[in-house]
Amino acid sequence: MTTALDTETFLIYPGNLAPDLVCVSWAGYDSLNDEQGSGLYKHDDEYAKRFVSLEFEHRHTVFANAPFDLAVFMAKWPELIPVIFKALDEGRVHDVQTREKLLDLARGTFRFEEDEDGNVKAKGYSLFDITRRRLGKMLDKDTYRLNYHDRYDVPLKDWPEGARHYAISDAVVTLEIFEQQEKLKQYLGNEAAQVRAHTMLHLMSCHGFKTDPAAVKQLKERVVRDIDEVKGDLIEAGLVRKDGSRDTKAAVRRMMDTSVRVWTDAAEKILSGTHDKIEQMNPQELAEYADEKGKYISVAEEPCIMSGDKTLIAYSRYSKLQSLLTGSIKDLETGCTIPIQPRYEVIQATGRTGCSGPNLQNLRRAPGVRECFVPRDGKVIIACDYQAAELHTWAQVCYDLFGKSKLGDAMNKGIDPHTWLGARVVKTDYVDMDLDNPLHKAARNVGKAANFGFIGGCGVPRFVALAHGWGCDITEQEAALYKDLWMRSWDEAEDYFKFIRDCQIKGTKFFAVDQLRVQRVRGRCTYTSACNSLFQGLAADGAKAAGYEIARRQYTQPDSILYGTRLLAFVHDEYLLEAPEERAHEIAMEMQTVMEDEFNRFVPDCPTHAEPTIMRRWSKKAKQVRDDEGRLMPWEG
DNA sequence: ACGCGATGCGCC
DNA sequence: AAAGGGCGCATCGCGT
Repeated sequence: MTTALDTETFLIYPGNLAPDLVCVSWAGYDSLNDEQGSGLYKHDDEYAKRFVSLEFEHRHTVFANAPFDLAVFMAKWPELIPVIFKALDEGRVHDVQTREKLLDLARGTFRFEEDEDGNVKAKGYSLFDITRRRLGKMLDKDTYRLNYHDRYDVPLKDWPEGARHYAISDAVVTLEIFEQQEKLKQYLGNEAAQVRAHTMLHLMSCHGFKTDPAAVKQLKERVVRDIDEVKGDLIEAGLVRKDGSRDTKAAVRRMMDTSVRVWTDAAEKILSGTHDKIEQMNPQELAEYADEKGKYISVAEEPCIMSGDKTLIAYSRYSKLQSLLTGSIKDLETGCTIPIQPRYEVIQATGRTGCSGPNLQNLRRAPGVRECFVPRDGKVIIACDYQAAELHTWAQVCYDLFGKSKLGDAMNKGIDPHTWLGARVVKTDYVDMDLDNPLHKAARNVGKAANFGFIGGCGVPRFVALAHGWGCDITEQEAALYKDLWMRSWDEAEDYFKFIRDCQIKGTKFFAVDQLRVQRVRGRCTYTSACNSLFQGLAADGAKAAGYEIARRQYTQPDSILYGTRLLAFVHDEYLLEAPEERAHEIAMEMQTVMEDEFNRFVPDCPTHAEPTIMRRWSKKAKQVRDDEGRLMPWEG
């Protein structure tokens, strides 16, 4: 028997994602009064804390978006933090939204649904959405929800019936949804780990990440100056309008005057059948075709540069700078007054997390962007990332499924698999590889591209494009040779792709894969998605477990050096942690140990390393710095 | 005025 | 037989 809980609070606002509690409602069972049904405790009820505490102490609780309510409880009653983490540790905190995502993942209907006419539509996972889909009823969205703070001081007996009912009804439907989901609980084995990770991520959002006004100002001035440099000419040439927006059709027309013809990705797909025909068109036919299908001519950065046309080159530069200005810089500016509080999605299709508002997981690499992010006064940032996490998880999957992995064997011997493959490319012994030799360096890059591309089921033509993006210019013939070399080098690959092929759902073109070492299924996905999910998901599982253990020590273990420190960001294979400068070395050491130990529980036959770096502002360029005694020091740039 | 799909591009 | 994936976000252009 479980209890569904829901909180009503003051409104969240920038800077506070865990606002003051107004009341907590329950449905199912109240262990304080040994009562079935549903009810409400107000924040100033002398029994409210006791009730919440008892629930976490002994029972299974159900929430819609558990991390929000847990953070509200933690803010209201810090003394309950240990018991809340205890419930998380023991897998007794449930979340109907995460459950719904796991079930949809298994069914292959994640984030999409079909309406009566068979049209595919985007699907959400709010309590409102799930209630509509599962219970066929529309939750009242905002009659009362946004007004509970007005009743903070009003005794419960004076609340209108509607206000009481609404608060309770969320808990009631949450419980109802939970019970429905229980019928498919064989697909929910991963729930507890995801709820733990989600809580860690949300606590990170609550803390927030500061930006530095001086650095933001400097970046903005530089970008504005660069934009002004090219804008005038582009307006004159008609590629940019007076309001600053781009005229992409004009850009396409200009591209047609050059010799460059790069089709957009969409065109490649749509036209794959008629591609030969397009290649053979004479200029007249081509111009007519492109005029009709103007959007199919790519004016992305690379074609613009290839065209050699000064105006198009300026156009691509303008596009990039403009998106930096209206996108990233806007976010960076708000972070100067109130720390940036992004929202993390705990699970996406592959098992990875997502991040938005802003997305700290895809910040522009342009110099000066990451550098805007700074720790609070007296603190430093410790960034700790895994070395080749996904190669290790791919190898572990092969050890588990086939009892062998040459790639894993190589890494276990301390061999760098990129260099090793590069050595075979240039027919040199591994030990003779000299990365100061440009030829050897280029060969290692090819090896790296091969290792990252082919594990996911990449084909030859796609690999050429992929490798190009990673700085390797190769022909299709070369790519075919490298793929063959890669397949022969790590000969478990043949078993791996055969295994995936065997995961095909009979009578369909879709695949279904069971994640290893956790109970999670990804159903009805494409072949390449299936190739990727196994190792990408495993890496995400390992990193999430590590993050939770860091958070657990930060919030509940006074004996740990991590206690009281805070996480700042998570970028798939990297955590950023904010720590007092005096103890940064010791904290970094424990952070590294926790990250390695937790991740390596998921890759026991191919353990990896995590590398901590201390810095005064976030930077991709930061390097490990040690003093004479080998203690980590901040990188000073 | 706003919604939405397509496109491009950033990150891992 | 062959098949990198998956995110979020800005922008454009079209449709209601």
